[in-house]
Amino acid sequence: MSEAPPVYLQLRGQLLAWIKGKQLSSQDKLPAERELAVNFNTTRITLRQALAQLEAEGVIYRSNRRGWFITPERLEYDPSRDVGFNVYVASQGFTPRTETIVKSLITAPAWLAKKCNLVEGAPIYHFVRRRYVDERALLIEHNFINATSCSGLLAKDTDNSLWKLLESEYQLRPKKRKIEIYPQAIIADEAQWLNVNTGSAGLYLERISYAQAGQFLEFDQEYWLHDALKLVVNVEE
Amino acid sequence: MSEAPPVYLQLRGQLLAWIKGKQLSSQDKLPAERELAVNFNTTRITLRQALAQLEAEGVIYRSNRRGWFITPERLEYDPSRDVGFNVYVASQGFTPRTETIVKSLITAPAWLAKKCNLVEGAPIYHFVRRRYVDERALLIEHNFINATSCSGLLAKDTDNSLWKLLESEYQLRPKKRKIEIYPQAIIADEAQWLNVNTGSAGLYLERISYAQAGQFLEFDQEYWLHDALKLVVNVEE
DNA sequence: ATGTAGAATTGGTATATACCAGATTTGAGA
DNA sequence: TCTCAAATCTGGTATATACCAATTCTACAT
Repeated sequence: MSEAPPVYLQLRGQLLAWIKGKQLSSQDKLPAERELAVNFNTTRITLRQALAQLEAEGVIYRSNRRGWFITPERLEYDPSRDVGFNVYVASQGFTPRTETIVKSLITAPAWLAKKCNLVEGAPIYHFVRRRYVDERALLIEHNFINATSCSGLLAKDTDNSLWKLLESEYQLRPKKRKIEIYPQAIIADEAQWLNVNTGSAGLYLERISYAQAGQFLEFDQEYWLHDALKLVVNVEE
Repeated sequence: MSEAPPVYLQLRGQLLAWIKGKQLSSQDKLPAERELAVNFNTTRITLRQALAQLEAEGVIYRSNRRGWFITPERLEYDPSRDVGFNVYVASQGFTPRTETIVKSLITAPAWLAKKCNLVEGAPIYHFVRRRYVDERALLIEHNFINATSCSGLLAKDTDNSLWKLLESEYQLRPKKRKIEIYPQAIIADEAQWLNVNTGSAGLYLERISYAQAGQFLEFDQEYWLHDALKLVVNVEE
């Protein structure tokens, strides 16, 4: 004999069945919480526990104060390959979009200098970009680019691939890279920019790139929604 | 002028400061929720929101019905390299341990056959193992191994590296691998085995390995706690 | 057709209370 | 000293209620 699962988990199952039965698809909106609570004959609090469960599982997501929606398919992404965001999003049948939120010339702060083997105060281009897939904001990206190698970059159009820009305009290509990836809650500015609650689950990805001659090229930070991507890597010995 | 953040976020800050002030370190236990609520002059409900926030950020973790603890440093892990769990855990100064939970010979179910290019019903060794670092259970691992290549494997000691075993006893080495990684909530058996609540944030990692001659060697699934590891990959062109 | 102010809706936060079930501790008995 | 059962502690679940603030909708005026 098995224990009866708690109410909110039973409710989770009912909601899941209901979603499947209704054939709700990508980005569809669920009814209001109060309405759902009545329909499923439960409290709004218990309902929210069930919704949070499905959110954790990546079935639904919420957009701050706008409601609950069906999560689209994950985007596949190979962090070791040099293909621009727009290219691989399009190749999977989705529509990409990028907004540049911040664009400035800064001097390298201590933490960055240490991380990238720079002298503190070195000139750095700092970009913050928000990237969408099918009009859902999936990630915030910070780019810190060695400004000594590519002066005048600020004037260019940065809503497309920076890599392509660096290569065509400055003959710069990453040769060696160190990539770190781990789950991390999305907080502060990134949470606001992505329209999610502080503390939402996310995936953090950072990448330090060095150019042909070994000099520091770029430091890249990406804050992804937890349900947005699937990393795929092929390894051959 | 900036808005005052909600109470539970203020409380999050206080708790964080308190933790740092007390110099609590890895695996230390926090006081009981009711006690903390009194000390910080708040409700248990609000307190739990603040704790959940710190949990999402990876500062603290909970062990089912036992309480809240300080999260240890993340383990670094290169999924593309062929080093056994015990080796890289030890090399980072931690103490590894592995328990074998399930050990059986099965026939390949449809989903596995499809994923790995097998005929349905092919003989497969199935292992489920729980792996600890410093006595905290960090992941559940499923191994599905092509039994035609390594008969008699069940009788061996599987609490150490399977790779080493396959190489030394059967001359089998992975040549080509496909790895997928994405955040995924930990539910069902895996949640129980890891002593966490259903729906806890986690990282899912799977790996299909093919041997020298191109034949299917192993399918591996790993369910990690979200705060337990940091993937590090070096890429050189 | 467009813009805007106000109303209504809806998700987010906060407090109070109670009981359940697993984990830990305690203490009696062997 | 050891074992095991009972008591206690503690986190997990469930319900009720209220108000706030952002978003969305509506209706009116331009």
